[in-house]
Amino acid sequence: MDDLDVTLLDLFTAEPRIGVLEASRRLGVARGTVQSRLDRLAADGVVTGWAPHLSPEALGYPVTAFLTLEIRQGAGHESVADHLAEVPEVLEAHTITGAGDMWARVVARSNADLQRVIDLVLDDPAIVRSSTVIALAEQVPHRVLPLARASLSGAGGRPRRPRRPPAAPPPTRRPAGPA
Amino acid sequence: MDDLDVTLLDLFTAEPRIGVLEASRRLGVARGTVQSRLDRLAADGVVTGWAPHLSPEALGYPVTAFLTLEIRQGAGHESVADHLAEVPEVLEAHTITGAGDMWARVVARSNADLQRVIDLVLDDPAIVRSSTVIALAEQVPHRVLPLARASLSGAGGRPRRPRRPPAAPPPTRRPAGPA
DNA sequence: CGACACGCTGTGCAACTTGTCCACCCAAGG
DNA sequence: CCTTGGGTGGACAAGTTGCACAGCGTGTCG
Repeated sequence: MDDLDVTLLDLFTAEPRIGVLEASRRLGVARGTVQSRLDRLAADGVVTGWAPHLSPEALGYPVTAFLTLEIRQGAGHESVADHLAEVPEVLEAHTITGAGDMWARVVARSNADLQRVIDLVLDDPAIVRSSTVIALAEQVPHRVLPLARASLSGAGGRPRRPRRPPAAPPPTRRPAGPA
Repeated sequence: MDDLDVTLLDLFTAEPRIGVLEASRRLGVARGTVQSRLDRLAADGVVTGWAPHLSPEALGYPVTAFLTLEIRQGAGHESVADHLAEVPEVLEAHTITGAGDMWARVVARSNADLQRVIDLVLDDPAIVRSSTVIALAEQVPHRVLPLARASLSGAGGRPRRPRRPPAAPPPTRRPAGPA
């Protein structure tokens, strides 16, 4: 990760469909450079995919709510997670700190429909209790890019390749040199 | 939204880089069809973008936490939201039901570093109190696709064009036979 | 019933982009 | 000094896109 990487991510986040060639033109670098950077970002796991972003709202699910689930002592999280995964309205779920708790993001067609979704979610004997909060407005839309920028300047900007090993033992490199 | 749309989204979610032509081949439809479907999905707002997905973990922020913030009565959410937006470690923030509350997803470089992030977030006089839970494991990774499928069968699958009135008259199929 | 509009199909073309390879140059490290 | 790694600029074939065309079947409407 260096400055060029972040600029690249910036550009592709703003205009994902431009393609490698166009990106290289805009950034004033060679096409091969953009290509190799992109490959490396993917290989490093920084870019996890290029899947389309879908809007639950546009799909008819404008209501978002956060559920906190209390899991019965002794019950595995796994089974609850499996149960949650089967409910399409559950967009995301985590285990969290606390007494066997889980957290889930769900969506619904309306406030009334939310009841149906909650009932679906709670239909698991391992769930002891739950609390629901409804999301009213998305004040900060989901984003990661600022973090990428911060990861540079912020914490010293680890070079993409750990190319500065303090004590590199001379590995008798290639006793039989090429040609 | 019909079955083809969902299949299309499915395909592009699994392999985003295949392109329109390859997708049309796999689905056994004409290229123009895929193209127009994709255009419409974007126009309808179902597909909100094709930006790369970034991994906070790979960027060096493996710790995720959820903050619940209590906002001082009378203080606008807006100013708090602006404040949160300036902290790169805040990936997302919503206003939620409850007494002037907000909810934020933050990441940090480590549990120790989380303290720094929390301090950053709480550096706003409008925030009265806060509670933090740390996300331990992502039991259900973020997804929307199952919802798209559910939006079809689940609630009657609103046809893209209201083209199916109950009384379909017998269409006198092909009065003038071919050849 | 007939006319019409719409969407999907299959085809063709020119222009562009991608994937890949090359030689060359430069800076850093041993 | 040599070696290594990364960036540049150029080239190539192959693939893809954007756009246009006509035909056809179905649902809508007069």
